[in-house]
Amino acid sequence: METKKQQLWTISDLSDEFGLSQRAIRFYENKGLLNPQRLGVNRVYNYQDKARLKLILRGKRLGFSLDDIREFIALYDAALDPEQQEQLHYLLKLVQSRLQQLKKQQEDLNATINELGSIEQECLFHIRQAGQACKPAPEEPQASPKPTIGESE
Amino acid sequence: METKKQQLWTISDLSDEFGLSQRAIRFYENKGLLNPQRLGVNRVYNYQDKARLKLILRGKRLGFSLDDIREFIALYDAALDPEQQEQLHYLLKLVQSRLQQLKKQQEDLNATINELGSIEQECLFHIRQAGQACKPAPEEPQASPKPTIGESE
DNA sequence: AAATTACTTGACGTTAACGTCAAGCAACAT
DNA sequence: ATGTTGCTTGACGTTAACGTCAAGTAATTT
Repeated sequence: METKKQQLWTISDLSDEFGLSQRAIRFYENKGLLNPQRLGVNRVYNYQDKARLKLILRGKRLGFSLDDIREFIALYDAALDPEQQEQLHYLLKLVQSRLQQLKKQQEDLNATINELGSIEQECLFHIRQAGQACKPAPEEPQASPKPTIGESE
Repeated sequence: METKKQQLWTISDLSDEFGLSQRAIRFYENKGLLNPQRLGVNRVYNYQDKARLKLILRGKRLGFSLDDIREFIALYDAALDPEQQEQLHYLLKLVQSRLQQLKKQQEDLNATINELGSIEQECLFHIRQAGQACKPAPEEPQASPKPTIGESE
């Protein structure tokens, strides 16, 4: 278990690897989401910094604001910090509140995936039908999907 | 099956019901996401308009931009429109592309939920431990969750 | 008649999340 | 010595998604 991961990266390394601008990375920093070491004046990122950046990008893909993401990071940090465990109940409340929000998001996401999946199936069905228009007798009578989309409660 | 749903709503009805400003609703309209009837100069919303508004809000909860949401709505409409079925392959590409994005989002979401769930369990564990500090011998030796959070690839 | 209420259309302000220069320093190559 | 490259810190510009007046109309209420 001696995986110390001492490797270091420059800002353009991360910029290249994650496909975002250096400006964005610096912006995250003075928003309080990152805090890399300095070598002289230059920023130097270690493994944890990189993990944080991944967290940030994941948060963005989920549609969270940078402020939200900062709270997430704070939660992760607080859970590892024995000092913070005084406000354990407060931390628990925050975590559970976020969890509830995420589960709502999961519902929304599943609904959307199902609906788009239906549309996809409908497309595939009609495309098959059109391609088969020359042959008179279709062998496998494929059931037409019912167009009942977007009317759910 | 005579559920025609002829009911109509005013802008403040929807504003109240969904908890957003009238300004926002009008904004969605001139962004092309809504198109209610007019009674004189006043907007009148029917059941489909309401369903669309729900779609919009769900899209926002998922972190999509209004432009994204407009594309979603267009997909839903195109799937019901026999005219549009000329560009069936194009529609299919769009749908599948969105589906792929949504499934990535699902992964991200599941990962986040799992991690926050771990933090929640850790909180609960330490809270139980603190509350039990008076009793010397704990009956059920609850295994401590390992603090391995936020280091995943 | 006058006031209140509910709606309308602009027009301008605001915040988040960056993009886009501009100017400067440090190291290295020519 | 003089580019060139890679980094830095400002400062200002931009877009999305509204908020916030302002001014006007149309239908009720007093």
